[in-house]
Amino acid sequence: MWFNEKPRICLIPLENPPELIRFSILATKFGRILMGMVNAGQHEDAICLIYFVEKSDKETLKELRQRWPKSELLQDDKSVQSVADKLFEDNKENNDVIPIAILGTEFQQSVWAALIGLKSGETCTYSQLAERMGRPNAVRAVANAVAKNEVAILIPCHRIVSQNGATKYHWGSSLKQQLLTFESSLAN
DNA sequence: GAGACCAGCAGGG
DNA sequence: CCCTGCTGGTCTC
Repeated sequence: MWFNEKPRICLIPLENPPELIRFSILATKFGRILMGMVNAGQHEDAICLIYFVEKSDKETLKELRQRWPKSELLQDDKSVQSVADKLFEDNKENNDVIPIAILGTEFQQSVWAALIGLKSGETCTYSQLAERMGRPNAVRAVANAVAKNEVAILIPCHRIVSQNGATKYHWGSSLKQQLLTFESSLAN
């Protein structure tokens, strides 16, 4: 349901790194992902990270520990899988709220919020995103913040293309292309 | 507070 | 293609 035209994504700012992250590695149509959840406010299962597994599970878990050194990490296949099942099911009718917990400065949060405002399948350039935020000169800063996004797919940084046509993507340009192709195939 | 770092961009050769 | 200047938030001293 994440690809619905207007997914009801709710961004929950975190003040500090979470004490406990429950995580699991699971399969999706785009490959294996590592997904983590935290308790945030009234949401028990707020998604705080989605990484693609590029090399091995072991490498990805190492990344997880490096990125979140202050958080206790607990493997919890069952509850993570049940959240992921809803998220990735091919059901446009399901429009439940998707809570996402994020840790970042105000500026970064506003960039991520702007990304979520993009429609499924719609792309835009870094400068267009900066303009949309009312900060037309802060292009490089926007790019910086986009790169710090922890929640692949749900915070759709794959919908950003650079003006010169290059399709760089943290998780590889072929994955970016797959995501965009999938999204535009749903538009009809 | 200084200086380096960036998934940008436009312009010039 | 490569180089340059401009830009602004964040991180590390």
